Amino acid sequence: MIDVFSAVTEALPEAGSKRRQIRPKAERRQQLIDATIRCIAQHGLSAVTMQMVTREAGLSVGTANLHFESKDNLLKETLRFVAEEYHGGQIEIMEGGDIPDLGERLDALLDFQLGRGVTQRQKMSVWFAYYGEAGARPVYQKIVSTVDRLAAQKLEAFFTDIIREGDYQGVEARELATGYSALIDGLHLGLLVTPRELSKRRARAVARDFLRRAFPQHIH
Amino acid sequence: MIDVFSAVTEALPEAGSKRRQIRPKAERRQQLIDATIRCIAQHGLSAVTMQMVTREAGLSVGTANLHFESKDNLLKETLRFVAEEYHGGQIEIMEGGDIPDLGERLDALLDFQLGRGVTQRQKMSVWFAYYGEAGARPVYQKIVSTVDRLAAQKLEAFFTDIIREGDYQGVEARELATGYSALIDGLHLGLLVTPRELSKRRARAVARDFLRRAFPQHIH
DNA sequence: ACCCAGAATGAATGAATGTTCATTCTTGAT
DNA sequence: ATCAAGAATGAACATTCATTCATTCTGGGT
Repeated sequence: MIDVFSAVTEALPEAGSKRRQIRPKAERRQQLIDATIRCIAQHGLSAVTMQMVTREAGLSVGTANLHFESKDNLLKETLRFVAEEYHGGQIEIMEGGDIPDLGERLDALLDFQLGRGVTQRQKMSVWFAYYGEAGARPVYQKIVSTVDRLAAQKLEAFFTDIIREGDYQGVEARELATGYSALIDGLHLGLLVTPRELSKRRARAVARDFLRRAFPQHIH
Repeated sequence: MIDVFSAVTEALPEAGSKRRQIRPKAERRQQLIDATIRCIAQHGLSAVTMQMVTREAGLSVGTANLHFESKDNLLKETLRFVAEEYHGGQIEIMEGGDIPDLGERLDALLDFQLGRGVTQRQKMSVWFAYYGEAGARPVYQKIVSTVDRLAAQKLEAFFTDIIREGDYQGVEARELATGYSALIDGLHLGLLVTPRELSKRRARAVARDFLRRAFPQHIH
C-alpha cells in the first residue's frame, strides 16, 4: 500500500519544553503547512489566523512570516502542498509499476481516493475550502488547474489501457475519465457536508458501481 | 421552462437618487441577500464585508443590521436562500406535473442542473463557498443537509419510477440517485474551478452519458 | 572557548471590520 | 396639517488581525 498521505495529526504538545530550537528552513515550512491544514480543517479557511496557525505549530508569529513572507503566501503554499500530495498519490498508483494487473490497479485507485480515516477528512476539508474560494481567486484556480490537468491525462491514459485490454465497445476514455473524476469529487463533497446521509462504505459502493458499469470485466 | 433562478445580476446604480426610500422588511432582506450573492461570487466568501455588501445593495450598514441581526445571520440566510432555490427547482421538475413523459422530465432536470449562463455561475460560486466552510461549521451543514435530504428522496422516487417503467434489471434507484447527485456536484466543481478544461457542453455530455448507461430506453 | 550567521521571538503598530445607537427621515393614518 | 411608528443612516467605538522589527538566542565552525 502506497502511503502518500503523511500524518498531519501529530499535535506535538512539547509540554514543558520552552527552549527555542533552531531547525532548517524546509522543516519549519512543512511544520507550518501541517499546522495550517489542521487549522483549516477544524475552523474553516475564513477563520484561520496567523496566531492560530503558529500556536498550533508551537512557533511564534514572527517565524511564520520569516519562512513564508505573508499569510497569503502560506495559504497558497498549503494549497499547493495538498494538491500535489493528492494528485501525486493518484498518479503514482495509475503509473503503478508495482501492480501489473489493471483491475487490481483500479481497485487500488479507488482505495486511495475513498479510503483512509480521519486524516483523509482533514485533507478533504482543506481541498474544498480552497475550491470555495477558487471562483474569486485566480491564483488558486491556477494551482489546482496545473496538477489537475496532469492527473486527468494520466487517468485518461489509464482508462484507454483498460478499454483496450477489455476490448470494450462504445465507450470513450476521455468522457469516462471526466465522469469518474467528477463522481469522486462529488462523493468527497457528500462525505464532507452530509456525512450522516452518505457513509464511506456507500460512497465506495457507488464509485465501484460506476466503474463496473463501464469496465465489467475488470471489476467483479 | 421553469424559471426558478431569479436575476441577481441587477446592479441598480440609482444614479443621482439620494432620497432615502422606505420599503417593507421582506424586500430589503431580499435586496441584501442578492447583493451578498454577488459579492461572494465576485470576491469570495472570506473577503466579504458588511460595507461591501451594503454598498453593493445601495444601502447603509445600519440597514443590514436592522433586518438581519448580524453578519453571521446574513450569511446564514443567504445560504438558506440559495440552497432552497436550487433544490426547490429540482424538486419542482421531478414532481413535474407539466411534463408527463419521464424521459423528457429527465432531460429537463439535466437542463436545469447544467444549463443557464452567468447567473448560474454566480450561484455555483456561492454554493461551493459554503461547502468549503461546512466542514467546520455545523450550522451550514444543517441547512444544506435539510434541503439535500428532501431532494435526494425525490430523486430516488423519480428514478424508481423510471426503473419501473423501463423494467430495468440489476439497478438500484438509491445507489443511482447518490451517484447521479455526486456526479452533478462534481461537474459543477469542475466548471467552477477548471472552466478551461471542462466546458459546459462537455459536462452535459458526461452527465447524459451516465443517465444513458443507466436508463438506455429513456435517453436517446 | 569563542564567535557570528541567521533562526526565533513577541510586543508594538496600524489598518480593517463588525456592531451600536443617537439622530434623521418617510409614510400612512387621523 | 399633524403625528407617531418604524425604517434608514453613518460616525464612533471596540476588537481583531497581519505585519514589522529590535532584540535574544542557538549551534556549528574555528
